[in-house]
Amino acid sequence: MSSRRDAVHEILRQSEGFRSAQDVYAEMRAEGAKIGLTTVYRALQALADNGHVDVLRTDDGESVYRACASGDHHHHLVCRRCGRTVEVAGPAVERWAEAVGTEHGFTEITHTVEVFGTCPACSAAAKAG
Amino acid sequence: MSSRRDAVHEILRQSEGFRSAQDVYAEMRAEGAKIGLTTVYRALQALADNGHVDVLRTDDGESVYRACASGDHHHHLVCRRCGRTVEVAGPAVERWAEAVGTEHGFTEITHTVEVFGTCPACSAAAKAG
DNA sequence: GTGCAAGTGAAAACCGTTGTCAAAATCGCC
DNA sequence: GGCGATTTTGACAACGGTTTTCACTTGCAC
Ligand SMILES: [Mn+2]
Ligand SMILES: [Mn+2]
Ligand SMILES: [Zn+2]
Ligand SMILES: [Zn+2]
Repeated sequence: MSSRRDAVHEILRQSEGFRSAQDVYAEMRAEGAKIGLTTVYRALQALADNGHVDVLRTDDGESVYRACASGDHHHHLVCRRCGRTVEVAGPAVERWAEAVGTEHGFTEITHTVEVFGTCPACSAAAKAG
Repeated sequence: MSSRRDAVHEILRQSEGFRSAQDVYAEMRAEGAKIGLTTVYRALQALADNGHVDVLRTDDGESVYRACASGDHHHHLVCRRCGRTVEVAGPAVERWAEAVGTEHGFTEITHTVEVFGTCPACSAAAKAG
């Protein structure tokens, strides 16, 4: 793995939630790193392909990336206010997806699952404000 | 609701799976309808906003729309080859999403779930071809 | 008919992303 | 170290789905 790919990965590791490619690029440039936007895109894609980070699409079509604590298959519980993300495992939903697929004769079944809500901190802030 | 918006809705009702805006536009033009691409986009957005159709994003960033047979909350099992879609209910996954959210103190919990696979027809075609 | 709000659509702009390609860095081997 | 082959890089251009613009049309109340 090249040093720039590592640098991109590191940015993601130090981040709280999901980050966009342009976002990561801006931070790296601000820190003085000499890197191009194209390379950031390539690095993020490679990391996603290898399963080192996962990616999801925002409603406005932007891809956002996050370095996952666990390398295993998991899903995300995301605060719709502040973006805080909790990684969650879901044996029940895994089984359900597989079952519903095979039930209809589908093969090579995959799934996407995201859970959204308002996190405790944002609930408290809303109540206080 | 304007007649063009109705026409767009009707196309979706007569369709099997998800359709893209451009796809719907092409069909309507082929049928001789006098409508612009902009209007198709606007109609689909309005229908989605009002909950009359639901929308999801393909991996390549295209928004696709579908008029749902049931107005109730449900999910989709989509063939990644031909786009054929089956509506599925998932009590198990509903409960799981709610549980995993409250477990972490989140409120107003929603979720998105999509299951992908290769449908029987496409499996057969692949084996034959 | 007159006035006004809502709807329409061709074309341009938008914007995240991907392709291009020549320069630069790195590697493998001697 | 030398040095050609391979990989990586990044400025820039292109891409493509979507949105905005804006002049025009349509529907509707009076
Ligand atoms: Mn994760
Ligand atoms: Mn549906
Ligand atoms: Zn929050
Ligand atoms: Zn199929």
